[in-house]
Amino acid sequence: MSAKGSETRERILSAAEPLILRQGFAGTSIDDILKATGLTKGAFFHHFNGKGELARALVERYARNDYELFERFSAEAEAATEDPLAQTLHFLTAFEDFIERLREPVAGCVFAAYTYEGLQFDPAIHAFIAQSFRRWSALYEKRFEAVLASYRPARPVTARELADTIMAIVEGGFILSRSYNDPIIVARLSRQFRQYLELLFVSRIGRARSGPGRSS
Amino acid sequence: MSAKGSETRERILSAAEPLILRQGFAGTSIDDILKATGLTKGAFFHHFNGKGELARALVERYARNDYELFERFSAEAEAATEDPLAQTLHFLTAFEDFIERLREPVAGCVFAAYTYEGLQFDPAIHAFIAQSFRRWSALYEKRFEAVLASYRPARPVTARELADTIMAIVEGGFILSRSYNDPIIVARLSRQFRQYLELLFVSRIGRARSGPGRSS
DNA sequence: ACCTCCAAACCGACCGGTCGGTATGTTTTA
DNA sequence: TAAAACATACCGACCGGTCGGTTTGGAGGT
Repeated sequence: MSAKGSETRERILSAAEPLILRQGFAGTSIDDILKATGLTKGAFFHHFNGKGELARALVERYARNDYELFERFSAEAEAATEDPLAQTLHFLTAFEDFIERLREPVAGCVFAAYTYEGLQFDPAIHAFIAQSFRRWSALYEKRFEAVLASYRPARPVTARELADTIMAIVEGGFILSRSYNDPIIVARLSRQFRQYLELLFVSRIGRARSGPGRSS
Repeated sequence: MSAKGSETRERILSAAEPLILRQGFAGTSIDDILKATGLTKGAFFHHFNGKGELARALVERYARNDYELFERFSAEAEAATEDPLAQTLHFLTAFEDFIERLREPVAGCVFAAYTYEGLQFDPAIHAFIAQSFRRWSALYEKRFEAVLASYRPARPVTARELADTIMAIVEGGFILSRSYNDPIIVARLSRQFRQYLELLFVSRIGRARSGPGRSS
């Protein structure tokens, strides 16, 4: 595939994502996507075997981009402090800043869109999404495990539960954001989760080094 | 409309809801729904002007049922205790029990499904959904306002923020539930929110009467 | 530097099937 | 017996996908 070829492929994908996020996958025809790119059927079926492969490519692209974003916030947090709790709080504020800076009218998660359209996709795609969710969740979980190793929670809680909670808050936040047409509600919800963490982890275990910096 | 007529209408609706929750609205054809009921086109278009009206009827039905459920849990909570915080915690545990007792393989929220299919619906439907979300949220909000009137939160928080948070947790929980095929994850997430409330509201304002009963 | 040539990239007309919707007829119920 | 309730055949539009053809771009030969 030449440079121009893969550029066209990317053009199709980046035109398809917002359309599907707004109209659903079944509600978005191939012609809709092509109209948005100025291309035609020939180009589409040269780069994709069919609509199903487009679905697969889209979800993989989304997973890749999201993972990179996660790693960026993670690196930023690790550069800022050594304390695992402070790192996690820093991570969340970085995420909140990102959401607030987004000027897109409505955000959304491709995984969630697919999850609610269900059966019409290849089971392999659903497996990939579930795996992506778990992988994403595992990144959070790792953070919370580090926190739990240094702090005694005020209530019994597992790293897994905390990871699932922030994931649900973000996914549910997108739904509310879309329905309310409120672009920054996800950031406000993340702030609630941060408060939960702050209330949960107030006492350190063993020899203290440096507590977490108070976040705004 | 006769008794049999409205029964048929209801049969169509209750057959359509799970299908749409599994395949999406655009991904579910009228024939799919009719095949599930044993009826034919004639019956469908006798009771609905078109697919759009089915969408409207479905979302209204869902809103009605959800509201009733909410009121049921609410009455149960108010019968159990007078303390606003204890009532709210009781409400949440009742909701958790409900989720855990559900034996449906996949749960889901019609509002969320519509929200991710977006543009293909009448704007009036989206307005109705947003209004339903807000009305639902207002019920939570009223509870939290009562709590805030009796308890001083450990961190600054508004009733609105708490209402949005539990709504997001439930909506996001459904997405995770579907993707993971885990029917009770929503209950576990609700429990996290309960813990947040317990940590947030530890000190009463003014003369104490009776603290909230510790929930399991 | 220029031509050759071929594969990748892309076009656009077309096909079969499906979907939402209609028209008309038949049965059931009050 | 009339209206409500439902069945059935059918239509036009659209959608995913195919196919033969044209353009483009770059590697290789001279």
